Amino acid sequence: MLDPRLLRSNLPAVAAGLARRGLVLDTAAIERLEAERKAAQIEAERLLAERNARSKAIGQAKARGEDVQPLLDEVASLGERLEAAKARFAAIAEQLDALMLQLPNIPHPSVPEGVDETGNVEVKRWGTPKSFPFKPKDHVALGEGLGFMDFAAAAKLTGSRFVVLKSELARLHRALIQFMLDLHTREHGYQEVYVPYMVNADSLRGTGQLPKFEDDLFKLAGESPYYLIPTAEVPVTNLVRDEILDLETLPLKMVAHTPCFRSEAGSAGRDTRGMIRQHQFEKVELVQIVHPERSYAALEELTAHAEAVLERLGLPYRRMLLCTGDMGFGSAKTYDLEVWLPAQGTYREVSSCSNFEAFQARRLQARFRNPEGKPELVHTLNGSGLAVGRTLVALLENYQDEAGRIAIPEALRPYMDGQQYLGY
RNA sequence: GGAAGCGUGGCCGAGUGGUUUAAGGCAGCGGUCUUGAAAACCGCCGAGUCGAAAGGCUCCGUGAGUUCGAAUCUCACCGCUUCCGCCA
Repeated sequence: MLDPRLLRSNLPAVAAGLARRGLVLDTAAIERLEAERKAAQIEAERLLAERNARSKAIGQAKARGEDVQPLLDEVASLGERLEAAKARFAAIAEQLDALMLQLPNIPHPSVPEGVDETGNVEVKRWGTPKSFPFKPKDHVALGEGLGFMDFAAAAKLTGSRFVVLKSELARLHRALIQFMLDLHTREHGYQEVYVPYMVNADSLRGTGQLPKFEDDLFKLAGESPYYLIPTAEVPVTNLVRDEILDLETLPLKMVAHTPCFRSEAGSAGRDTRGMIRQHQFEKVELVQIVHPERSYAALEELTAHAEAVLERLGLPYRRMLLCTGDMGFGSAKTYDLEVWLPAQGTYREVSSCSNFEAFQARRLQARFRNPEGKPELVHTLNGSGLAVGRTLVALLENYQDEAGRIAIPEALRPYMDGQQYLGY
């Protein structure tokens, strides 16, 4: 959520910022609504104050043993007027709130303008895509060829966009998770957390998935109106919801491995083959809660932490600075990491690292106490470190040989009993 | 799932319809005293929000209700504790 005070005090600046996302703000309508809000609120609070004063007078008169009936008569019509004024204010406030919740974050000045992913800017490239003396197979051919990847079985169990992994491949998948967690906890200073995989609507509102993106979520049908998490960002970031943190506890750096569940509404027909786009996938997620002045430095750090995973695994990648038109709803600045997939001859996203500034913190009421003792909103960041399924895809495709055998990178061998290859 | 009890500021805790502007304590901050510290004493000490300001308003788990007036009464829900049942 944007700062409502900024919206009131400098609407043109907000409109200009959002215009960079291609969003046209109806400033006249907002100004009109704001004026109505102000009038209605002042009126409602004036009547409340009057009621409070009179009720108090009644109490005092009664204590003195006086006849309070004249006072009660005086106050008779107040209740109705008060109810009406409160209702008027509530209706306007609701409209304004709904409108505010629909507004995305304002992009940081360093974010390039653009309408879609073609406007993204490559800011870094690491590693050299291997040239294969044969035509590299895709991960589906490789995985199924080894007998370790079974989409038909998953379709039988559940439906499309799920996978069953077996044997050494299932183990490699698990090894990746352990490796990532160990790297981030031991070398990058993150605290590992284990969190619920189902969350309530308040949590999803806090991080910005609700109210706008309900279609992307799996909602449970039972008595509890819970949702399956689309990313660990939701439970982990919500740990600080409604908290006032001590300054010394910042930055808070947390890492969690969780499954992620996405309905992929609106993605019908995209990436239907293989493990690229699934309803369920594993992810190791990095979350940082930081002092506002530190958030852009933290974004660079966090992105580098995610990159370290790819570098240890020897997977070529590039870092993209997302343009205004391709950024997520709540983000002020986002880097995507894209890993090289030889079978597709292209780079594909395995991580997205974002600085939300105070956008989530405001919804979350996540604050810290500044040296003056006053609560101030924190900045929140998160990034995948990394998406496990897609990283597994990259490993298979980048480390294959002509026989369909997969070399296991050095960094993962300790987690595989020293095994050097998948398949023989 | 059944039964009982309980949700009050950072923490503990008083408060059963009206000067409650939520007592008191702990912790914290400032001061007096002290070579310094401790103790003692004095003062400060929740959050949100509206307003140009003066000054209001809201918040005692959440939401509805009763009342001129609700932390206090009613209803529903949520959470916690204990016991029973079930269970990895």
